Amino acid sequence: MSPRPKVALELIEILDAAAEIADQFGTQEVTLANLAKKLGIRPPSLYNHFDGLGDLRKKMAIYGIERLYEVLAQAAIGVAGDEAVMAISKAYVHFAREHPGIYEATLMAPNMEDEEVQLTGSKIVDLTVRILQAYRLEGETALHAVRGFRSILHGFSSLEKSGGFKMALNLDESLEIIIKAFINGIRKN
Amino acid sequence: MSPRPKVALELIEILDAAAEIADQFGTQEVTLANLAKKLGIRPPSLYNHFDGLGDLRKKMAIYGIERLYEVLAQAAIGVAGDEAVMAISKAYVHFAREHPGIYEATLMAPNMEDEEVQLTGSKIVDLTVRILQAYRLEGETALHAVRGFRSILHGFSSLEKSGGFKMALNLDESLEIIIKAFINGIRKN
DNA sequence: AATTATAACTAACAGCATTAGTTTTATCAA
DNA sequence: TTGATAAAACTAATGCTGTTAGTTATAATT
Repeated sequence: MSPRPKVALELIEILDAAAEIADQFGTQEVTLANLAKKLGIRPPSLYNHFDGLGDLRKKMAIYGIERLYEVLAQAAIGVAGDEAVMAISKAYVHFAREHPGIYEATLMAPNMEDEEVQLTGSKIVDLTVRILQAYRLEGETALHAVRGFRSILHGFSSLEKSGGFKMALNLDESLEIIIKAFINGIRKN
Repeated sequence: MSPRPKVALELIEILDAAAEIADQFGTQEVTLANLAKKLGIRPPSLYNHFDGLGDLRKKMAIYGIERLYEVLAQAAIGVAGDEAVMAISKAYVHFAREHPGIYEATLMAPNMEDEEVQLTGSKIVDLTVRILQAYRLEGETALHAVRGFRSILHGFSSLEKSGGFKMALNLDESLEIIIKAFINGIRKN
C-alpha cells in the first residue's frame, strides 16, 4: 500500500492486463486510469514502466504481433502448400476473432514505421513468404502475393470485427472460398 | 461574435470541416475543440448540430461512405466485367489514399450495426454485387466473392495507410496483380 | 409588433494524460 | 552490519478533453 512494494510489477504483467482490458472492453478502454485500477496502482506509477500512453500502445502492438506470430507459426507446423496457406489463414482470422482487442492493438502503434514494430511484423511476412515458396512464383510475384494475403486476412478480420459482414452467410465458409480463389488465381497465369 | 448569427451553420459545412481535419491531421485530431476552432465557434455550440462526439463520428462515417460510393459509382460507369472490377478497385484504393481521414472515419462509427450506417454501406455492397453479376457465379458464391473483394480492398487500403507495406514494391502494381488473381480464381473454370 | 425557436454564448465539472516532487523500501557496497 | 543508491510506488497539481446547465441575442413566425 506504499512505495516500493516487496515484488515489483513486471512489464509483461502490465501488458497482459492491458490486453485483457482490450479484449474485454475494446482498445479505447485501455486508458492509464483503467489500467492502473486493474493493477491496483495509481496512474502516474505506470510511468515507471513505460513512457506514456503512446509508448504503451507501441509495446502493446509488438506484444500483439508476437502473440499472433506464435499462433501462425504453430499452425504452419507440419503442413505445406495449399494446406499450409489455409491453416495460417484460419489461425489468423480465429486469433482476431478470439482476441479482438489484442488484434486491434496490433495496428495501433503511434508510428508503424518504428523499427522495433517493423522488425516484429517482418517475422509474419517472412513466414508467409516461406509458405508461398511452395508455389515457385517467379520474381516479384511472390511479394505481391504476400501483400494480397495480408490484405485479405486483415481486411476480412477487420470487417468481421467492425460488423461489416451483415449478411447471414457463414463466415468460415467465406474465408475458405476466398483463400482458395486467391491461391488458384495466383497459381495459374 | 454573438448568439444567433445571420446565417446559421449547416451540418454539411461542419462535416466538411471535420473531414478536412481528418485528412490533414488524422481522425484523432477531430476533437470538438479543434472542430469548433476551425468553424469559429465554441465547443458547446456544436451540440446544437449533433449529439456529442459519438454522433459526430456516426455522421462522419455515413458522410464518408457516401463520398466513397459516389467515387465507386462514377468509376463503374461504362465499364463491365474485369474492367469494371479493376476500375472500382483502383477507385477505392485511390480514395483511401487521397482521403485517409475520411476513409478512416468510414469505419469509426460507434456502432456499425446502426441502421443508417448499414443502409449506406449496403449501397456499396449492392454496387459490387451488380458488377460481379457479369461472372454468373452460382448460388452463394457471388456473396462470398463480394466479401473477398471488400476484404482485399479494405485490407489493402488499411495496411497501406498504416505503413504495413514496407517493401520497395510498387503499390498499384500489387493491387492490379492481387485483383487479377482473385478474379481468375473466382471465375469458374 | 409580439412571440417563439434557434444557435450561439459563458461557466462549471468530471475524467483524462502528464509532470513535479516526495517517500518508502529493496538492493548493493563498504 | 551499516550506509548509500536506485527503484517504484505515492500525492498534488496542470491543462486538455467532452459534456451539461443555464443565458442571450436574433432570425423567423404569428
